[in-house]
Amino acid sequence: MSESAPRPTLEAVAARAGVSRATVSRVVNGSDGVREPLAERVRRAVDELGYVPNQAARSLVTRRHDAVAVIVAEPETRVFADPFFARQLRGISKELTAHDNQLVLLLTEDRDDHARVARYLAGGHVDGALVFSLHIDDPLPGLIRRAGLPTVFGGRPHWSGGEDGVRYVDTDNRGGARDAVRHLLGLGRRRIAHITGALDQTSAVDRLDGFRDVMADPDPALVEEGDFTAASGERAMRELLGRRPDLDAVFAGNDLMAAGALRALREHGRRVPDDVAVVGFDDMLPIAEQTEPPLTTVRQDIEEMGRLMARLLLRDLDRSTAPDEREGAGPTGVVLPVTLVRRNSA
Amino acid sequence: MSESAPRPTLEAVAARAGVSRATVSRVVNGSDGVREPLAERVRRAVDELGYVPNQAARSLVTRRHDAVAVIVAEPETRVFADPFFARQLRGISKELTAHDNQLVLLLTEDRDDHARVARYLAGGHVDGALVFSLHIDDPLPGLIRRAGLPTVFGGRPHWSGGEDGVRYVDTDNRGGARDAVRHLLGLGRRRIAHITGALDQTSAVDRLDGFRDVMADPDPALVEEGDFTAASGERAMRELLGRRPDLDAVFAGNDLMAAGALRALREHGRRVPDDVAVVGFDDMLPIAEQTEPPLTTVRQDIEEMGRLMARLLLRDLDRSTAPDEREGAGPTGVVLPVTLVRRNSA
DNA sequence: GCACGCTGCGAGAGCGCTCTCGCGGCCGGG
DNA sequence: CCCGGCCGCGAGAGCGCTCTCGCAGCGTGC
Repeated sequence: MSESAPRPTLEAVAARAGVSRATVSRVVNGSDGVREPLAERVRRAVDELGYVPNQAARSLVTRRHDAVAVIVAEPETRVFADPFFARQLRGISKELTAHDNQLVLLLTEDRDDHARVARYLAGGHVDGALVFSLHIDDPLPGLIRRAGLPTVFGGRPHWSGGEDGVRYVDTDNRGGARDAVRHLLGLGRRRIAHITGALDQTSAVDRLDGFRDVMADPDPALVEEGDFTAASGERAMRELLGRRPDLDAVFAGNDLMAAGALRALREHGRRVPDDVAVVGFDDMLPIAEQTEPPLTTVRQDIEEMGRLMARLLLRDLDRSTAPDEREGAGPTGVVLPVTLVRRNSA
Repeated sequence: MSESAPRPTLEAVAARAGVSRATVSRVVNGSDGVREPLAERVRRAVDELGYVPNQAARSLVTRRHDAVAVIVAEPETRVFADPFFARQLRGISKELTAHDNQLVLLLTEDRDDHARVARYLAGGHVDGALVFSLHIDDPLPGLIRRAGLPTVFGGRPHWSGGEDGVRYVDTDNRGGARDAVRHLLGLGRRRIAHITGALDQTSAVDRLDGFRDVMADPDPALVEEGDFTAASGERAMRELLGRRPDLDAVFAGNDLMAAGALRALREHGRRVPDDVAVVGFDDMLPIAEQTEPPLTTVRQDIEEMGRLMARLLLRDLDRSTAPDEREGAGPTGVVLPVTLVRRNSA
């Protein structure tokens, strides 16, 4: 291992190019005010020496870090059981690197971690935060807001009603649910059941609302709460079949629960989609394709969601540097469209 | 949004406690040489002011960042299609935060990204790197080694044969494959086929080797190459059934391919496990549980793998700070055990 | 031809921290 | 009782960068 040569400093580059530190800095940071022959000499010196700016030194004076934290509240085993997390991260990563920002990942597990995260954010290591926190009683959002960092949430937070301009990106859960149910109606189904997700998450609530929008006053016996897991879907389906053996369709709050429902239906000798049509939500691959039959489901562009979150945040960060165009501008919540994907289950 | 009060500096704390900066620094960093009454006064001042050290300033002088990069070579859609990635990250994250290190995530997509990553690592933002790069022609590992940063690889790299002491953590792919095949033999199966993963990845090669260890000179017609996707598993299974309709078992290189194989078997009217027993690899949830029938498979503790990678790296980082116990010590490659999980497919 | 402005560059301070060095006070030994 | 050693603390330099300021040097207008 080559004894790491001491990295060249601005000073060194300046000496080599025969100019002052200030001039090198100007060239490196692309600000104008350096005439061409000189600028070229500096550029040559830079890559002859393999100069790379020391970010720590730079941050020290600019108070910028070109880094944002991605905070995932992890009791959400949901986040970890499915591939969404990775896709979302990829979208975020793409957008961030396109703007030369780094991604610092913070996974929180329990209360201790919250203190740690709060400390970290207060420590001023990052310029902003992207936060995934789905449960209603999560203290994290509060902590983060207190840190005063620009923040964008993934998924509509519970208190988003207020006029306090909290930024978030969400998928059109309600609209997607409506599409799903309308599709079932279009197939001639009339006794349509719904298996909800965990109702302490806005996505589950919104999907239920969408279901109600279309079904207008549905039989309560046709709605059963699950928690987004396959096991809960199976259980809920059995429940529903017990209460309303005549049901002819079911809209599950996500694909995992739809897969569970499929098993319960099979167990009860119902054919899908002939006897009972099934629609899921998420288009979670490879699950949605691997079920028997493959799931008709509502697809959301999860990567785009990540990208958008990052974009929103970066815009805020820019603004806080730029003149004094503070606050106000721009949407506080963005809702992404969904599309119904038809396979064989409905 | 409260106009962020200028964060208190060491200086401020020193003033409040009526001591010098140096003393505060000593207390904050837990070095001894400060007597009790004074130390206590400093501690009080610290949390009265809510002082948090400025990491940039600290890094500037210590040349430490308490941050490590996690680099994921992403043409690996495999990494993104399955939940491993998240689990691994979680393991890494746990270990890192336990040692007060941050996790900087770098996802690379194409050649451009490589340059970016190389620049980033050279820029000295992180103290070390954890690298996931599975394909044989990936230029990333070379770039990273050139940056001279302590590095640990996830999965055995291709060139690990050399004595150059490259550190890695891998699962016991070969041993796991042997277990799987022996299990099938134990069930009385004799015409056992194998669907391999993409053979430019060491995990696939090692699993194939394990298969061969037990089968000693298997009929080449009983081995078919896949690429770790469900579609490839399905295709390979059809191929195998065409060549050897009498086969009575199949060991798939991962669960996704096993799921594909299951579909092909069903399509050909074979009952599982009665006619053909199937074993997968990974215990990838929820897939492995959701197939029909649920998969018997080889489980690896993926989170532990992440944790171990981080631990290995941190050890190296410590050493490079500590006296001059350089190089040499400690294992270069660690292989984690696997366990066979019996469900209904074999 | 002189004053004035503007533009290109250098000098220097300072960001918040760590760490070496040196000094004063206290103790023990002669 | 005096001196040497050690321990606890403060002074100050310096990490590598950015950015303000001021000073030349040039061009322009009267």
